Amino acid sequence: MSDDSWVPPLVMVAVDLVILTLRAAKLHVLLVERGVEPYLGELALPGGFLNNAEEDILDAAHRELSEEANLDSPRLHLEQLGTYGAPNRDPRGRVISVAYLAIAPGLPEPVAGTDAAGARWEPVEEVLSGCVKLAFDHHGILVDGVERARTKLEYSALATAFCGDTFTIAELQQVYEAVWGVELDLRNFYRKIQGVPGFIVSAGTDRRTTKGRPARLFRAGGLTALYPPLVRPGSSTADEGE
Amino acid sequence: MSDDSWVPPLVMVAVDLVILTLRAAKLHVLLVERGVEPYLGELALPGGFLNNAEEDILDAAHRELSEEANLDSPRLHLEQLGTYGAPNRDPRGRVISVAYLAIAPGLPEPVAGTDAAGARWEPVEEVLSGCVKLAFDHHGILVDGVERARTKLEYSALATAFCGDTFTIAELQQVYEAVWGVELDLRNFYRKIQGVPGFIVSAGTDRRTTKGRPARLFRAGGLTALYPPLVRPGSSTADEGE
DNA sequence: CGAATAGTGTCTATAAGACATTATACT
DNA sequence: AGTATAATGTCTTATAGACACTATTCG
Repeated sequence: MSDDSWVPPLVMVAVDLVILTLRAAKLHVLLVERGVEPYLGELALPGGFLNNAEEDILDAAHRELSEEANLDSPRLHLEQLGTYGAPNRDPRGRVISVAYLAIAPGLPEPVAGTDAAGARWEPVEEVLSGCVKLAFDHHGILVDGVERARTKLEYSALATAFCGDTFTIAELQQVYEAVWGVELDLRNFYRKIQGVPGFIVSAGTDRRTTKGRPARLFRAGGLTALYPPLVRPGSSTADEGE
Repeated sequence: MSDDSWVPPLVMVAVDLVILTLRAAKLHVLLVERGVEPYLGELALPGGFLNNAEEDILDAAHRELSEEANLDSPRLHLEQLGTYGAPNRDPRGRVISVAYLAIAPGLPEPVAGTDAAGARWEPVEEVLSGCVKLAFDHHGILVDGVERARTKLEYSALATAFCGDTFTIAELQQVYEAVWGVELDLRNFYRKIQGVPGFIVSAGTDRRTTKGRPARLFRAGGLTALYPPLVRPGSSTADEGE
């Protein structure tokens, strides 16, 4: 079975990014129009191969984030999602892709200065529902990425990664509502959020608008794990009765 | 930057397994003594390279599970843990390792008929504390695997994967206590477990012992996600005050 | 002072934590 | 009957869900 002259197969390693953000109170994902074969002209997650045999995978993810999305804030949330390695997922040969999940605060308008032909924010709903098709197995990767984000919102302070440096409690609530696709009670949300010490800390200032009472501004506290968690409603779906 | 003649670097892909089980009410991990360089003679997680360029990664994990641990029950829990790809993690060259977490029910005594020199169950505590050293970056992989198991016990029915086909509630409690390293109140545990419909279903029979009242036997229900979750005590560690 | 937006308080139901007793089988 | 192990019940406390009012700013 094991032969002295045997050598393991060599494969290409890609990094793909699920970059989520909030735009107009809806969850969006960054997609690029492919400029090369295969799937030329089709939509895909941003990503690419390792640059060289010495590049660390996480470094490659950061590099792609910078090259393809023009996003390179060191405070950007970036975590490994999973590795996708079906033998025929790429017609160019054996490619395994390490997927990362990135969360970005709502950005100005366009995603300029990118490497890929065209990069754009697409509502996640459009892609999950199948109205917008993705190249490779990227649909499955996106599904996993969105599910990860939904889950991590419950047990971690990930929601603040969707917000700018400072944000109001109402904005934070919009994050939860958009990612989970539910409506939350404003008063219970205030109580809950402020009951978790270290989740958000006051920024001291207010945000004034043309009308109405100014909203207090907060910034993310150092807390990463949320105890007790913020349980997503409607999860009580029992699988079987008895 | 992108040149027409450029080709991505080729790397070797390994699969490593964190196989956890319960032995004598303590959490154990399966380790093998390496029979080849590098790290010859040292302890490591079971694993190996992809067999050929057409082998699926998950299939490779199952194959290693069978070859190195003699475990191949199709009902065995096996899930991807993460991918470890630091450039210098393996002296043989660029190797990225896809780690899987496997949960096995308490097995008879030895892990016989294995491919590796010697395979044995080691208490997780011994390894996490550093008393037992592992080759490569396997210590970190084990840490992640144990943490994953601890977390999934809270929100999923993973605990039943540590048990045999049928089990008592007391045995299930031992799983939680061993993996979390805490003591749980027996009465609250009974109430909680039986309050989640579909988590465990009665197997009809009892388990008789020499002394005392027989315990009712259960088997795993179809449920995978636990709602509400079983929160691990002592998690309320606030990061900062104000 | 009215409109618009921000923030808080109360009541109720459900779940968690602490704790003592009853139940069944065997010798 | 005694012992050993299995299982259940109650009280208290905390947290979640439903719901209505007060507060601040601006024109």
